[in-house]
Amino acid sequence: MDAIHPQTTALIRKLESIAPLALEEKAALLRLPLRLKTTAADQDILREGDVPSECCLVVEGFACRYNVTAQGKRQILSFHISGDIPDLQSLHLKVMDHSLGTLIPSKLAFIQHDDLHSLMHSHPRLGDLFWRDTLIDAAVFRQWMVGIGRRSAYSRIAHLLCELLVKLRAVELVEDHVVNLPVTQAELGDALGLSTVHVNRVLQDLRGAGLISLHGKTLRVLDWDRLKTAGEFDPAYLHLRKRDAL
Amino acid sequence: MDAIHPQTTALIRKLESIAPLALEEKAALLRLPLRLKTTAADQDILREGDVPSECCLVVEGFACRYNVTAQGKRQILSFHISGDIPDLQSLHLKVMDHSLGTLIPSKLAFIQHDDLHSLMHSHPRLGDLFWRDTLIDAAVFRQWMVGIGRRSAYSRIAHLLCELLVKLRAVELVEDHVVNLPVTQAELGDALGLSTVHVNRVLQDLRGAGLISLHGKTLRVLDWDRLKTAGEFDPAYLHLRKRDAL
DNA sequence: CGCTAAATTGAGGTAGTTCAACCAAAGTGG
DNA sequence: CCACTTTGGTTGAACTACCTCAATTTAGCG
Repeated sequence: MDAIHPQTTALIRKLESIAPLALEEKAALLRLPLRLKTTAADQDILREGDVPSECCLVVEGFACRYNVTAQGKRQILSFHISGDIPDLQSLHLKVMDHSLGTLIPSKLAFIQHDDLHSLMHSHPRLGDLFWRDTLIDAAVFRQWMVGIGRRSAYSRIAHLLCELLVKLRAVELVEDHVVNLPVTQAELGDALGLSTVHVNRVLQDLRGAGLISLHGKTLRVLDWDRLKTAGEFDPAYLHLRKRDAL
Repeated sequence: MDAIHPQTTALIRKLESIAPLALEEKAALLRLPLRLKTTAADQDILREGDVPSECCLVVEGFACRYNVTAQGKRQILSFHISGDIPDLQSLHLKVMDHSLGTLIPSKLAFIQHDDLHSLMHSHPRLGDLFWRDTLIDAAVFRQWMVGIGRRSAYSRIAHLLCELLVKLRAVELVEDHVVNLPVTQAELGDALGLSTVHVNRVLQDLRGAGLISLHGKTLRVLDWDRLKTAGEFDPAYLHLRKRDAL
């Protein structure tokens, strides 16, 4: 296989967590021209109102999409890890209706819209797969809405931790039930519609109940079953290829 | 034009609110085989876990997608009006991760997945347009997340009313600033993550402030500018073709 | 007219917020 | 390698936006 851009393997790994890829499709992905970039933490990649002409692949690191209210309150809309293309929607929605930024130092790879369009033209199944990816994105939004709108803080946090664990596991960044969780409590709060203070207290509850342990950035899930129950977590909405037997 | 299924005009009108359609594309849409159905209010069309083989076009009426928590709390995820295909995502996500139901008596038209796939195959631009539609869907989810997570009840309700007005206007179901709003306060609450009682009180506030009047199902926007301000409403996220000069 | 669903009101409670302080860990520059 | 600074985590206390429950009124409809 003529791998010109090995960074694309992150993308391939992620897409394969969603659907199988043919050899020729992988080869075509690897031939995608990339513009590489290394960024610090807390850097904006795109801002609301921007009109991008390329998409951003997260090769390594942690990114999030977010919106800021007129009163300066931030809502994080999604987290993104290795293999994700958080702004894939910009292929068909010209103007960004939200911002995209890094949470930790990250490696990014930018792909021209034109190159993606011609890739999908020559490989329609990849086009469907990208569409499917944006649909899964939307499914996660829906699940977050349920959490923010109708679940207690305790349940919400448990749910998010479950989701992160499963997503990281799907791209093999997890060994056993231990994750590197590079997200501050303030960021968790912004994602869940909670204050930092309350996130802190609920995390203590989760620890007190023996569901997790949290030292520095290391999250260890001590009781996966009870954490799933607490968060009412059912991974079906992630539409992964192999239902993870966690 | 060989209009076999005039119900499709609702779909065409809606798609044209998003992007222009070629004559041949409209003709192809009109040739789509439809299975028509008339339903009462509060009927489930699809339930979580279902594996549909057709999509549901709302010809007339009002539908919503929703999820129910283990504790029996409902979160409404989206409202759908004439021309919408609320379960378009089922083309690529086999298992429903939420339910779909009517809010009032409605006319529905079901389209086989196969027919949609071959339509998109022969008219790739329509495929892109459907994709775009699901992306706008996701943009609305994002906006709702911001509201539920970070805005006050007052602001949230104002925002939702703005959104409904603009969406109805885009498919020409609104004259001036008066809408038929066939949604109960309980349903508004389920959409916004609020209790019925609180929705009621905030609606009174909005009336007291002279922003709206609400008699029965008739919503009249008395002060569009102040309602927009109250809801921090910017229609950009709806990605409509013509930015409505409301 | 009677029935039912929806809207409205009151009162009391609580899950979450805000503010402000303090502590701990992790860099960073000298 | 240590003092210094910064960032993130933790705690307490006061507050409030919103919830729950339960009753009452109003509106729609056969």
